[in-house]
Amino acid sequence: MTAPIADILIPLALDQAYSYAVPPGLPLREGDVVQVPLGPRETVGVVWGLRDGAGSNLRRVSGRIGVEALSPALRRLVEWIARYTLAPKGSALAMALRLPEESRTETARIGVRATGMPPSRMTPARGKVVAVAADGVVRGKRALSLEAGVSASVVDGLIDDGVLETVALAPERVAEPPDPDHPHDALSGPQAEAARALVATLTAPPPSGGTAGEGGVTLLEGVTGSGKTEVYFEVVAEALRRGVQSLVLMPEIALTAQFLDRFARRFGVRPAAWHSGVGGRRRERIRAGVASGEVQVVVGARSALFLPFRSLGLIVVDEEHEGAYKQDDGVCYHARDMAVVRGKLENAAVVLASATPSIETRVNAERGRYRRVAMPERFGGRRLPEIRAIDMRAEKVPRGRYLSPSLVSAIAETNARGEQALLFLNRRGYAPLTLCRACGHRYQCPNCSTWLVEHRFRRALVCHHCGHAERRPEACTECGTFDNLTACGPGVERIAEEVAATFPDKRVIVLSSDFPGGAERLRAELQTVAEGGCDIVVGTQLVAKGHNFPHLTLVGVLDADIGLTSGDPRAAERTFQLLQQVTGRAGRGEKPGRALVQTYQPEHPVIAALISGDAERFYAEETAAREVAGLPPFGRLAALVISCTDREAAEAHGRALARVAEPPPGVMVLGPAEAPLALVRGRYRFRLLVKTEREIDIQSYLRDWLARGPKVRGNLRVGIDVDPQSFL
DNA sequence: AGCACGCCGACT
DNA sequence: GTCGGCGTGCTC
Repeated sequence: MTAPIADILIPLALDQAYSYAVPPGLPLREGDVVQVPLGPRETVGVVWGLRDGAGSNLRRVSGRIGVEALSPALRRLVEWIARYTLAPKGSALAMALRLPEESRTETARIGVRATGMPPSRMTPARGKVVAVAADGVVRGKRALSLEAGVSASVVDGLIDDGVLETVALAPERVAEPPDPDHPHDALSGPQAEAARALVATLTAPPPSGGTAGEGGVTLLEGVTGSGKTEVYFEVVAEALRRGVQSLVLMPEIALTAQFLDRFARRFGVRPAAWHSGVGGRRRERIRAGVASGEVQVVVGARSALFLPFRSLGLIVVDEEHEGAYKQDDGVCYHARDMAVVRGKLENAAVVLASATPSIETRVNAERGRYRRVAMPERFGGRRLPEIRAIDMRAEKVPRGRYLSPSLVSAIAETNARGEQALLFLNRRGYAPLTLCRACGHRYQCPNCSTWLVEHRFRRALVCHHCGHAERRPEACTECGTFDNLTACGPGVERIAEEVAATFPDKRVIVLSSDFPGGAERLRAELQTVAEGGCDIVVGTQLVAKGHNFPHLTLVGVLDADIGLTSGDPRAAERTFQLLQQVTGRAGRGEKPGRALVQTYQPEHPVIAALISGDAERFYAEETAAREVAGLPPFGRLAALVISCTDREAAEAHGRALARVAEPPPGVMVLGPAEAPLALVRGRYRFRLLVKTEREIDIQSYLRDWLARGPKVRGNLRVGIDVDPQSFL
């Protein structure tokens, strides 16, 4: 006698589905969310497979849970991600299953309505309620009492009296349906043209008949200020008309009230927003709404990628190049790439939008894997800022100072016109390195392979990797010499000090992610800058993205050379993108802007390309330079992320992998020979670069390597981060 | 993720 | 002599 057996995948760090017996009378289908016994407790799991077999000694599935089944496409996405990231399948599943902890049972909301009966006794408070309710409209109890200006007990009294009757209310809508034809500003010619090209890729057929597009991925490359957002809103509008769902992915920090309002101006209502701040009940509502199809547009951070869409027709990845799309703990994945994969699995069109597309995406476009739609001009006839280099070799800057005379006079001119200047330096704190003048001792993090950064305001030395902080000592901890430590190099705090000394009567604001007072104060401060409430901003890369500063007309880059010499093969690309973004902040308001870039190597390809504005040339040169350096062209670089709770085991593994004895044919470990260690969330972690000559399956190689490798203590975990290449 | 099992420091 | 620290391993 054979009985049905269900293979259940459980959202834990397990790579295999467990087998359970299906009790008679419980109809199960693949994808169903069920409860199963696991050890001493009950857990949720998902039916991953069903088969017949003799399951006499198996434990039984306890029952189904009132959550929509996972669609085949979503299940395939889970499988795909687990394989691609080397994560256990269960961990990948966990991302798609984030069930709300509490209140799965929705309490029905209750509304009240006038019955037409007069109250047995009239009071002033009752009079107000009756007057409001006279129109016969159903209102929530609380809404009615608020509107009438009385307490809720008056309403309760009237219900008891029979003046009002209660009615069950439909559950509150998570998001009102967006109106694709809500009145809005007309698109410019170039915008309309770009929108048409993107709409043509939608796979859902137009309601009026006609041909559907073939989907796939399109890069929407538009310079800062070209109006990309309105363009992809238009595609979302068309998806709405065609009755398919849209997902707009954004980096978490860009997902602001400002953006949601902008959406509301286009569509009449705010979209359903999905990010880490959306909790409990609302989260579950959105999930359910997405699964039922009631929620048609979700704007969300990377985890929105795992929502159980019913009919997903469009995925937009805004700011495609953003590093925030990388998830770095647990399952390591790049949301942009997984969006491409999900788009393929769902047969949905994917739009990658950016002013500064990543190299991977550019190369994919050049090789014809992605389509490309370009918007090279700013919207409304505005000009891109003029960018000039300041050759620091020719400037006279005193020791310990960092502002060149040219930059200082530009700031003064800008402020004199009542406009703002932004000084950009991508270094938090006061000084990136502290050393003892007597013995030369350099202060280093005890956990990570990094220097400790001085934070003068906090009087501390801080590791920017793991957060380790110690008091800045008075005497050298090595040789004991008193008061002889010296701060080497600038951070934003130090620049602010210099700015305050140079412009004593100007209002200066320092903006960095460690802003004292936390995210709330930071937000307020960004608002102050946007409203023109300060003259000079000193900021880290935080100011390069998101917020719009209309009064800003001068951007000064203090040290454009930072990052050009790091060992990371992607350093040049990253620097170029960052500088392009930050200089692009200038002149986005009424007045034209300019940018001055302090550098010691104005002829460096990154700087030269920035000044000339010739991004195409830069990417061509960068591709060539990588080849000269023996690096693979794009798409064949991977970073291995190895982490371990045990420090010694982590170091041993790092060393072993760094000079891996026998990599398979076609694979090379690029080093470094000593993998730099960092402490992240209690785990020691290092990253190693690997290249392949051919498109070999790095993932299976690593699985093998780990299986053959030594057993280690301390819960070793591996992740991988590969340039997107062959998954289309 | 839980939860048990197991092997070393301070307590009624 | 035990209580309990959390490191390690297992859950169909």
